[in-house]
Parts: sequence; structure tokens; C-alpha cells
Amino acid sequence: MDETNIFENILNSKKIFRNRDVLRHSYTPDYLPHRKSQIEALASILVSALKGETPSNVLIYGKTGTGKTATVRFVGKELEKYSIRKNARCYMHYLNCEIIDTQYRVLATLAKVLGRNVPMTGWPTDQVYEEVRMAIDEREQTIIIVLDEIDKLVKKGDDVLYSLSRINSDLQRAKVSLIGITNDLKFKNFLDPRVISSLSEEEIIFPPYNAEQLQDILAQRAELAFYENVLDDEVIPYCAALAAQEHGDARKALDLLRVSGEIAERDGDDTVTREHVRKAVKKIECDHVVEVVRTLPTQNKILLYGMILLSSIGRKKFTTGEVYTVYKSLCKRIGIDVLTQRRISDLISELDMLGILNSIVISKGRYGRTREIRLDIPVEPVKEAILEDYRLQLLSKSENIIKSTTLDLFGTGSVF
DNA sequence: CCTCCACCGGAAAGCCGGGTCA
DNA sequence: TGACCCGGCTTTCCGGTGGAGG
Repeated sequence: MDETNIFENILNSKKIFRNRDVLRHSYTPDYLPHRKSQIEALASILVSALKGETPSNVLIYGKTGTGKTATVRFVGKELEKYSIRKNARCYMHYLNCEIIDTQYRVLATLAKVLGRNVPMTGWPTDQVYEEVRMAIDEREQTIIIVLDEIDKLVKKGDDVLYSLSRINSDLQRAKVSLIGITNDLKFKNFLDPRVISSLSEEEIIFPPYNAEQLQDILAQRAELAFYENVLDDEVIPYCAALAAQEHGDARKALDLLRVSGEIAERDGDDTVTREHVRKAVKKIECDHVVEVVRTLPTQNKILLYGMILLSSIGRKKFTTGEVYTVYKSLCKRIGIDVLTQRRISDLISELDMLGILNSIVISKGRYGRTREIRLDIPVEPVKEAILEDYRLQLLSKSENIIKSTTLDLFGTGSVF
């Protein structure tokens, strides 16, 4: 009895995930909780395809993580399955306009999906369009083209949408309908009115999930993703509650659950607890901040580096003037133009907006009025991210000298 | 109650790279 | 091709200000 327990323990301690991929965004589940009405709405529009009619074009709205893409893919799969049985020849082709982000590439990708060989660059756009049109019209069929993140495409001109939305009048045998997906409610403003009216013959709206609905979603996925009894009872409600606070984003909730599991696995624990979720929140936050810092313009990086220096010599909070002095000496050292204090003041506000630091305007009476700045970041990872910038390599090389000059300048100032 | 610090933050103009149009 | 425009970034200029110290 005891011996089996030993083995069982070792086995169990390594096994948290049955299938981690279930928790990734790319996974399309077989069942979508709390999206019944949207699924039915979409299905009732697309059903015309099975009757040999042209389905209306659809525009789908909803914030990130509300299940838009999953729902469309799900309905599409069902449609294709059923059409095979009915011999109806319906197909759905999915394009993500964030990746395929120009007019030409949309058409070229379509042509490729339809089995035509079109170079990814070079041809005139109308010729590619013609190729697509011919490929579609080769036989009787209904093609549903899904344009995800359609707003990204619209910002680069709506010619493709215009021609695709009127393609039906150029077709003899086949039929085409479009589904546009967007999370930008105002995106219609950029659109040609003619395109709007044909594109949004039907509209479906995806509201955010609330905490209970998120729980159902998580529970359903967790069952596939984790081994039995790995999750503490409170983990799912906790993840759901956290994600519900932020616009009910299912994607966030799933990330949270996955990262929690990964942390538990890495720590060698055999159950996932509330504590792991808490760590996961931290980790996701940290990754996010690091990503933001990495993509910051060089000037902001130097500024931020200056503030990190200040905090590394024991200063918890500092004023605009102090930060500016450090920033100036850093710029001179690495031979980069020095911005004015006015400008730096704005950059500080920007960093504040990004949540990298907290700043409040305070008055020190006789000693003036200034912003009191304190950093709000995991220092080490951020520092690494800053030093990745090749223009700032010099900073890491002369780190000690810089640090001691900074210490000379401000080390004597009030420490608390 | 007044002063005056050390900066805030609005306004406007300059600069620059990219895009458009004849 | 050059003239022109646009939008984002930056500088210049400057009036404004909360409150400790007098």
C-alpha cells in the first residue's frame, strides 16, 4: 500500500496538464457556453447556403475575448460538415487581417486557398481579383469569407471590401458571402457608406462574459486541460472573478488558468491553488510591462533607466528635476541628443499612463512644486529589457561608474 | 498674509519624414 | 519632379500655482 503511494506521488507530482493546448487562444472547443443565441443567429443566416441561396453578409462586433472568432469557426465547421452530407458544397475560408494586412495579400491568400498559384507580390491587383473570381466561379458552390480584425484592413483602404462585397454580380455559378469581425465599434466611420450597407446586412453583437459565465467556460476547458483533482476548488472562481473585473475577457481568464498551472508545475506542486493564481497574475503583469518597455522609444528608455538608477541607490521617490539631471548625464555619456525638461515632463506623464510609474503633483512650499515620482515595476526584468536596445549597450558597460556619479549627486538626499 | 521656489502645463511654432497631386 | 500638405515629435515661451517659511 505504502509503496504504491510513493509511486503515485511521484507520478502525480509531475502531472498537472493533460492537454495544455486546450487553454490556448487558437483552440476551438466543441461546445461554446453562453453563446447559444449568437450561434443560432449566425446559423440562421448561413443556412441559406445549404438551400442554394446567398447568405447575407454579416458584421460581428464584440470586445476581445468574447468568443467571436471561436463562434464563427465553430459554426463554419458545423456548416461544412453538414454540407458534405447534403452534398451542398459550402466552404468557409478564414483570414486574419492583422496578419494578412494589405489589400493585395488578402486577394493573394484567397487565391492560394482556392488552389490558384499567385505570387505573393508582383501582379496588378485587378488581375489577382480576376483570378480569385474565376477560381470561385469554377463550379457551383457557396464560399463564406471570414475577415477577422477587419478594422485593421480598413485603415489601409477599403477597395478590397468594395470589390468583394459586389463580387456576386460577377459570378455565374458560385455564391460568396462575407463575415467581418471587429472589436472596434467606431470602425464604420472609416468606411465607404456603400461598403457598410452591403457588409452589414446583418449584425451580431457579442457582449462581454460575466463572472459566472467565465466560470463555466473555464470549468469546461479545465476538464480537458488538467488531470482530475489537480485544481483547488477556489481556483476557477478566482480566475473568473479576476478576469471579469477586466471587461469579461475569456482569453485573459484562460491565460490566467494556464499560467497558474504552469507555475504549479514548475514549482513541483501537485495541485494548483489560489496562491499559484496570485503568482500568475504577477507573472502576466510582469511580462506585459516588459513587453511595453521593450517597445518604448529610446528616449523613454533612457529616462526610465535613469529612474531605475535612482531607485537602485535607495531612493524610493524622486522629483522631475532629479530625474532630469540623471537623464541628462546618461544622454551625454552615450552620445544621444538631450531633450528639454518640458518634453521630459511629458514623457513622464506618458510612462504614468502606461502604468510604469506613479506620479503626483505635490507642493513642497518654499521648495517649489514638482511631480513626485515612484516606480511601479519589477526592476530587474525591466532593466534587462532596456539594455537589449543596441543604442544603450554602453550603459551596461559603464554601469558602475554611472551608479557612483548618481550616488554622488543624489545619494545624500532624503532617503525616505 | 505675502513671497517665492521649482516646477507644471497650455499655446504656438519649428522640424522632419512620408504621402499626394499636378 | 517639385510644390505642397499632414501628423507626430520637439522646442520655445510663458503664465500659473500650493504651501513652507518668513
